[in-house]
Amino acid sequence: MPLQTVEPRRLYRKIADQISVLISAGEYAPGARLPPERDLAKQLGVSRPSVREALIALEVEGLLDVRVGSGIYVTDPAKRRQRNALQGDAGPFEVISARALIEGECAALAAKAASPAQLDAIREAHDRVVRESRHDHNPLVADRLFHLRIAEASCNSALVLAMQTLWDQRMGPLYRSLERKLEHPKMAAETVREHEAIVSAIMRRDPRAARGAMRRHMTQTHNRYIKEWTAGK
Amino acid sequence: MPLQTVEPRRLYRKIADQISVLISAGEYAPGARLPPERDLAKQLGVSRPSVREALIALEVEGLLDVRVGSGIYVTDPAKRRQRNALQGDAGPFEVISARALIEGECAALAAKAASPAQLDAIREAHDRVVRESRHDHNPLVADRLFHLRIAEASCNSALVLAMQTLWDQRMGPLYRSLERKLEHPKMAAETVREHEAIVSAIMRRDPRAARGAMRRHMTQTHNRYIKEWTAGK
DNA sequence: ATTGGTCAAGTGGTCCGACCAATTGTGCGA
DNA sequence: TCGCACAATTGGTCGGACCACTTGACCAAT
Repeated sequence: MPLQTVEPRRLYRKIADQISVLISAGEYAPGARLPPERDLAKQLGVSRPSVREALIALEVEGLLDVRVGSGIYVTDPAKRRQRNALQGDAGPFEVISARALIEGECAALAAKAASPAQLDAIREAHDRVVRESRHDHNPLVADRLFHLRIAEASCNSALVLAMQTLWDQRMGPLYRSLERKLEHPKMAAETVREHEAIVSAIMRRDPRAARGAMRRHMTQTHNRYIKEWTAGK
Repeated sequence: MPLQTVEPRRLYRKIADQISVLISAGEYAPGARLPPERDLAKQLGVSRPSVREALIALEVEGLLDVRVGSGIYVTDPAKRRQRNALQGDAGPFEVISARALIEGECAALAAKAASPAQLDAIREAHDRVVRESRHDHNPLVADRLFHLRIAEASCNSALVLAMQTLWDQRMGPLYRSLERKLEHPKMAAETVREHEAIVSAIMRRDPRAARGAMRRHMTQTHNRYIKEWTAGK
């Protein structure tokens, strides 16, 4: 029964999605002003109330900023993140220190309890980091995946959640400027070496060594941050 | 210049907040149907389009569920949480285990670095738990505050964030049924005793004892859960 | 030339009334 | 008793109207 008619989503949702696509496609840059409601209605072939409903939905979602008498503007992504969920004021060094604790334990638990499939997933994620760092590719996504796989292998989804929460803090103010600097090939090579120590310890089922390797990795990351931090000042 | 006129919020926002209050006040229980849009408009003295805008805002926020031709229903809190951000499937026992790790470290750091003001805050939060558990008052809020104050005293806002994230998991499916049972006076007395051990260790600046006391508290909580879990089955 | 105020165009805010479409309950008929 | 059709209810969409606020241009006084 693949013929099921498309669920008739409500009009305001379709319009909202359409506008949302235009924004993410770069048609309207952050801070830019959208056409007036009346023009949008005409362009999209719908009534103004429907456009208004869509705009309100996007406003609630934090994508748009409506200013009376002036116009409708695309919310700056930086501002948007502040609205979205828990954004503690945790600085990079606090996050690193907390990650050392949590991810260290994740690594130890992974060494103790990871299933063969999870070990494969860790190995695969590690390989991807190696591959991408060789090609000068931004390894941030792969790096996150590597740490996530280890957390998952701990078999405690609460730890996974905590780790993800901390990782998302990277979007904070100071963080981004630091991250940019750490894409140098030399830094990447160090990271890979430390990752290998972690993988090795987990593979040979040595919880203490895994915890130690992860904590060492965090300490070294901390040092790299310090280095860039002082250099940047 | 305290004369700044109140920023005139838009009508749909006011209406949405008003409806939101009615819901959280229990006027409309989860799953209940709201009055028709037309009636709401008349009751609130506004037009139907404005009511619709408010309803769409609340729908986007996940508070309402609109069914064409049928009516507007209050979203079940269980469903709502699924939509809202990170809601891992972390069960109570996983959360407890993760909290033992994180809050244990928080307690140790608090013993090491808490300021006098923070120590006072911990003491005060503890007193409140004692007071409310004596009066058969639901001590959940006070209990959270107690643990939060200790986390704050760790001087690491990343740990505070992680702890809050885990604590919010309590709203999960299994959790609630367990929580209800644990309000018995006897349970409360045990909790207070364990809390006192934690406070005592932090006050005498003994990190190892503080970590141990916190972990023991978590272990005991774990045992209480187990007891209710097996009894309930 | 600069400053200040006025005013008009543009834009979102709100409202009304109407009609359409989906749902749901009811009552009639087989 | 069962099943179907009808009608009331309810949300969905529309067009138009008027109001309030913002903005920028224009003009007058300095």
